[in-house]
Amino acid sequence: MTELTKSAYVVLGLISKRPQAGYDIKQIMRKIARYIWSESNAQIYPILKKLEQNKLVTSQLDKTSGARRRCIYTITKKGMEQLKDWLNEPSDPTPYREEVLLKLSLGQHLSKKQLQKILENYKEKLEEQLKEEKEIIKHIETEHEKRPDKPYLLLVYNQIEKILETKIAWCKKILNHLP
Amino acid sequence: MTELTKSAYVVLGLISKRPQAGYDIKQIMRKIARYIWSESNAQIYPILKKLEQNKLVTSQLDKTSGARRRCIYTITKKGMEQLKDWLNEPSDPTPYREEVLLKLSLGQHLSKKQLQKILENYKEKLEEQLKEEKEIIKHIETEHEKRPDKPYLLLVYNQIEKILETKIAWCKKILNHLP
DNA sequence: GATCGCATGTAAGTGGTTACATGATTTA
DNA sequence: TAAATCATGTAACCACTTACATGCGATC
Repeated sequence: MTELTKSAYVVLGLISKRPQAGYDIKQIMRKIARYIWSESNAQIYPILKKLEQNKLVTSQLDKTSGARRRCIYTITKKGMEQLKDWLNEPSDPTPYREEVLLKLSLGQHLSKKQLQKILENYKEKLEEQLKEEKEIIKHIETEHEKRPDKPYLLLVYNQIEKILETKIAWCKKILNHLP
Repeated sequence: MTELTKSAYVVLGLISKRPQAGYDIKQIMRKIARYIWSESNAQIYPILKKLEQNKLVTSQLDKTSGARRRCIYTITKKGMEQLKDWLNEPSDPTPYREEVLLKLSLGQHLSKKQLQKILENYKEKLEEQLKEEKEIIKHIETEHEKRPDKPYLLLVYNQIEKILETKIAWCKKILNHLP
């Protein structure tokens, strides 16, 4: 069995939901999965070729009337099996490399005003993310009717929402009593 | 001004707290900062050389009686200024690439039992991390008396603790009603 | 006929890891 | 004296990004 990178499994996973072109995958990452996962074209297209070489997906050129050149990938039985094997492997929690915490740990070099500014900025960005996140949840709830991944996506975005709320609450609390 | 990577700023930040050898930096990352930040030797030693070339740190060989060869780095005035400039730059929240969420988003391919197993395993690892985290907090509270970074480290680890607790609570909740 | 969005792709570079090499000092 | 730990370092490789190239169809 060929070793695949996490990024390749993510691409394979998206194709497993429905046949897709590279461009569709890029769009999903840009629009919906932005804060969870993202890959550049320079990753996606070579990954698709590799998946096909390993017979985990097949490709057909889209021939629907007057369409642009589009290469649609479909998962194979072998691909589905390898995907499931990966899903069943235990996964470690991702290391948490939050830049603002690195800076805060050097807070002794900054004035209280400077720290406040850094944290206010961080908080605003989190609030912005939370807003977008809620839009995505609303989108899933209304547009994914009958799609089999709907309940799972809602669980995923629920964790993300809770974490954003936790971070925002932390910001508010410490902004009120900085050392 | 030379462009530095985030990793280089982290090394510079550690040296700013007190003069250190490469080995000390590695130890800190291994013992205390494991879940926040980590760098390999193949990164740390070249970074130290680069910082010295750019006159952001100076180095002296440790000559204390019978000691091993140890190269101690001390931050310069220029280094301190550049570090502070970096601290004051706004930082974006880190993209959140949690592998378990990728897998859960493909939950339609798994049985309820399989999903349970994945989530139980994830929860156990989080609980283990939380335990270690609390040890570190206790360590900071007792061993960092009078150190100027103490209050800031406590704020940092407080966020990490809250986030771990949020994730664990999320696990418990969804384990009770998986689709 | 210009320009926007769809669609696929690659060259060059960066940031990072794994795994190993080296050698000294301390401890069992 | 063997093993563990301290301490520094590098070669080879991998994953990923930035920035660009290309060309077609739809829209203005």
